Amino acid sequence: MPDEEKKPVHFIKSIILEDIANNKNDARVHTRFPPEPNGYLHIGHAKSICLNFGLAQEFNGKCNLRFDDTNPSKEDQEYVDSIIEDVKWLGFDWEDRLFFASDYFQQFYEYAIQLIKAGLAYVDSLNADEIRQHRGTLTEPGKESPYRNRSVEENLDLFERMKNGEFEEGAHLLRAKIDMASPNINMRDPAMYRIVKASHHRTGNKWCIYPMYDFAHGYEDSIEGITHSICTLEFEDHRPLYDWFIEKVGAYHPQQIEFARLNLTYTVMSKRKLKRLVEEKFVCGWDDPRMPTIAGLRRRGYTPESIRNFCEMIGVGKSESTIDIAMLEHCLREDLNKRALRVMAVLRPLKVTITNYPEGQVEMMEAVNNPEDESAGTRQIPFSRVIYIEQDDFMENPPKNFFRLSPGSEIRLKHGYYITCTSAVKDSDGNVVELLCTYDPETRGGWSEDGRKVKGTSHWVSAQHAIDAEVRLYDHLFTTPTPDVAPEGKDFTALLNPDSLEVLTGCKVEPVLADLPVGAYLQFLRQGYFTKDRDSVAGKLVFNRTVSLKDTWAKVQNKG
RNA sequence: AGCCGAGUCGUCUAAUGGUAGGACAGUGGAUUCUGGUUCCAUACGUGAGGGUUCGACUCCUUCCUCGGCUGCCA
Repeated sequence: MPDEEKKPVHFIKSIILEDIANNKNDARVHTRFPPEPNGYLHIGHAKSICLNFGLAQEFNGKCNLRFDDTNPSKEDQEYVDSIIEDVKWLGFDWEDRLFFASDYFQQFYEYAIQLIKAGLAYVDSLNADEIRQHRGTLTEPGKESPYRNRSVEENLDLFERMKNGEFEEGAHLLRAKIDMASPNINMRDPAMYRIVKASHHRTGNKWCIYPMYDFAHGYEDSIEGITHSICTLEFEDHRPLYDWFIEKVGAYHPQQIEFARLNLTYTVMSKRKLKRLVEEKFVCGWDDPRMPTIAGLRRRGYTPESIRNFCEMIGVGKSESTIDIAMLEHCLREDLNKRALRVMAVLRPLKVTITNYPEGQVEMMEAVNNPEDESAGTRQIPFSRVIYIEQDDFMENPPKNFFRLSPGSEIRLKHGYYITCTSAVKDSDGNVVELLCTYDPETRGGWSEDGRKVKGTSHWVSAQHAIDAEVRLYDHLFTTPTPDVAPEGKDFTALLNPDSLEVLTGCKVEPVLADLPVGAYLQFLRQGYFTKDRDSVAGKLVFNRTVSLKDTWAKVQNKG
């Protein structure tokens, strides 16, 4: 495919290319996406998903979906279900390779026995506090546990009894016997198994001991025949351990490769923080359209293609970076521009009466569904004597570069007629509540034979045909591009944008919107991309603003 | 402080000893029945010093800055 050639060669791809050239692993490429089911997936995970599944696709390999479910106290089936839905929605397929680390618990147990027998693991009976004190610090070596040299027999016996549930949580711990003086703290006799008496979402109460990430993860990869185990930078310090556990049991050895996780401006990406936003009701749930979760982006109206393109565009590297969210929004608009149905919706209605238009007359006007896609066809829109236009589209005393309606000026109603404002009707407070206009019958369809130019074009909705709707305008969740750096003594929630959601009611939309499905990709002409929210009911439609259109007029005004 | 890692336009990312390029954001303009799209133009960068070389983003060296690591989380 010529498309393929344009894809950038990042450092992970170079490694794979070289491995293939050397016929390493028989030139196989097998990756995996290994989420822990303890939260919803976010756009950062999307980067990893696109990387892992994308690499497999590109090199004719495979990619597994594997749940790293080694900690029953934090994990839940709800998360498993949401993760499966999200990866699928993003457009990736793991075929029959849906795996769970918990399926390998027996194998892990046997590896642990093997390490004990080889004198490479021991049961420690220090408590958590004592272990911390023995660990040393970043600059000082640790001290060996007094239990470090228990006999193999004693270790075997104790470990067996740990497994059988004879001890309370925290009473004992199986540790690897490596080096308490290692400059890499991860190598100072790391924990392999801890006692946890919680019910696991898949294995129930079968196990009382659960393996730690460092001990289990390499084996998970090894068992599945993974060739390239791709993870984020913070595991770099753990790679010696990853290698150690695999080598000491003589198992097949995948290669761990670390890359920089995604950070985005104006949002947070840590699961812990996202969870807090949900649990403390700063947002309406994991799929709140302001959340950077896949579920939130989906509900917001993002397309999977736009997210995939974004992940391709940002590249893969090893340096910590924060991507401007404008780049994500660019990918979004680029995709939506090609596919969104153009419709007219008046968010802040201003009544317009066309005084010379016959009372009671209704004309059907033809509207293009998508100027970027001829195959999208056209539809009919009702036009009548009383319509609504946007309040912003009228100014009584306009500045010189205002192209829209003002007393005496003429504009085009998109797909309608040219109209000229003759007067503005005001209420007792002086607010403009209605416009009186005349139309030119010779401009039907929004075009004049005489070549006369009008600068402005407004969208509109026929008053008697309009449907009421609620429109939710979303903005960045945080007021600062870097909400991860909270001001002194303050929590990141202090940085939340109080205007991240503005709810507009009494909006007037085209009749066609009643029949469209939830999730439809729309452009409200001249305003932005929107999608129908699942909160819509027959009498009240609800739309989410996915992203606004670029607005050079707003820019001009702001410079004002 | 110890270990590991990373420093290229405002933000991402290419160039691996031979013209520092692309994207987003910015600016100016053209086109347009969306102040959208599209098109054209334009400004902006190799953390610092020293060394090797005809030639250094690239190699060597000293320094500086930033990030990660002291869970029985992943």
